[in-house]
Amino acid sequence: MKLYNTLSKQVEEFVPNEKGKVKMYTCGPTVYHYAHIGNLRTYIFEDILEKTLEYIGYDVKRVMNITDVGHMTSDSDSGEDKMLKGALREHKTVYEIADFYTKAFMEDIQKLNIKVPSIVEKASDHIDVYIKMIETLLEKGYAYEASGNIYFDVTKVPNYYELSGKNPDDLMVGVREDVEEDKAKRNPADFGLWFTTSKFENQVMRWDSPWGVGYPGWHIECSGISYQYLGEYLDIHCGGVDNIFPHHTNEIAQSEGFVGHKWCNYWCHGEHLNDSSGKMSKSKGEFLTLSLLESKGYDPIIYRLFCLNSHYRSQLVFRYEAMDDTKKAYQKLISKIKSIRESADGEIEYDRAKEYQEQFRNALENDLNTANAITTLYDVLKSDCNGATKLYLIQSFDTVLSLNLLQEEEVDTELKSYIENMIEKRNEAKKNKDYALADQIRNELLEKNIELKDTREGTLYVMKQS
RNA sequence: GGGUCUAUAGCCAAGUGGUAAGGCAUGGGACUGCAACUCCCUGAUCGUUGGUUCAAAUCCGACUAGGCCCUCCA
Repeated sequence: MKLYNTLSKQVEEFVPNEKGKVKMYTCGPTVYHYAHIGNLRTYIFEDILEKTLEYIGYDVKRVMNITDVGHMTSDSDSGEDKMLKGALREHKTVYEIADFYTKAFMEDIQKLNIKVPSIVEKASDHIDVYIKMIETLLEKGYAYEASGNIYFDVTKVPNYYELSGKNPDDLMVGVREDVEEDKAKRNPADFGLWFTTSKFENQVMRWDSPWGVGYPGWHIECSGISYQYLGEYLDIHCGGVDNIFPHHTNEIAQSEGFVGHKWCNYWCHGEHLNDSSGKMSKSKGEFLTLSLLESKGYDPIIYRLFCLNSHYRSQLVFRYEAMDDTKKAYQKLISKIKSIRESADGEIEYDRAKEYQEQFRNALENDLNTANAITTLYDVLKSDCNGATKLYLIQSFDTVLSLNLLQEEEVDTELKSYIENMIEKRNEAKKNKDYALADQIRNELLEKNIELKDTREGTLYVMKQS
């Protein structure tokens, strides 16, 4: 398995710490608002990564956090908490906001056939872990207290800028003028580990700590949850590219300071989804949600296919025309598969199948080349393998692609017998050359989104997507 | 200002030195009572420009255009 590692900026051969097992951490959502489809692109990428690792035989333990506290609108010591902001906006409590958007997020990822990680944990449930880590960081001299808050001193970590590839002298200063830095900080880049209520009186979620009542910084939560469930050695850490700096940079600083050795070997980042005007982002205001796509007639799976058609490390521009193309391509694909299924025959030819499985696997093992994996799927459909072999391969590929390629339509028996009855009537009419009646029946069914297909094996029907 | 990435047919897109995958669309054909579905056929020398090489879309340089990061963001 080859993976691009942000740490080395190269495609590397993946070697886990423990043979056959992968410990994987993926940054979860901050549940202050709906996820937009760009956010979801990253989760699709992570899902493909996890399923690919499983496909090639690894035992994957994956953890994801839900950020429900401590995520500031600024990474500095000032700024508002995102959860609080969401709560104020909607006149709800932060707990209600967190619950509501956590559920919404879970619904979104289920619609996209993204496997829910085996461990999903809320940031607010692990305060004791953060406190323990911060205490250790203070003892070891990585952290210090200033004006009531606890900060991490970035100068204590020689390779602090390794992941981001930045040079501290070149960082642009004063980009955001509304941010007031805490003058008590030793270095401008130092980040907060624990904030006390001295500055944020209105913070609802707060806990007692050795440094006073307050709440944790954003970065410590991922370090804490990862440590709690995956231990001192992590194989893969994922997230969106925007997390490289400062979030993941800070995680490395904290975690390695805490455990005292190298922590995570592979850092994998998904590129952004852009729209024609540039990056899609919540702070810009208007953004696309999965529900919006659904309301416009695009099944979430079509969005998944759209993402899989390009590489996760390429920026992708969202356009409705592209979605239309994908929708058509998907319908054709499903239609082809259905006709194969109707006429599936023979025994599975395992040695023929093997050649395609290898091609599929090679594509994915090459830094998740999903576009080529999908090409393999088309190659299978076009091949001269028998139906049983094709279905076997499609089923196998779909354990990774998760495009509902073989999903049976749920048609209740009453509707089914009605349709079959109509088909029979139409065939009768056709036999009698009463084409007017035949067309009338066809149109009647079409109005109910039932499309007829005349094939050599007889007349089939498909429930059309709205 | 610093960093970084990208530039392939009408559109999306793969390609990691040996004469350009795949999908959508287009056009033609087979099938059909007509149609849909399905099947077959159909197109690009790879932003511009130098260089390295027997050989480059693939490596190096310059230029042009654009994205992203440096500030909360997937």
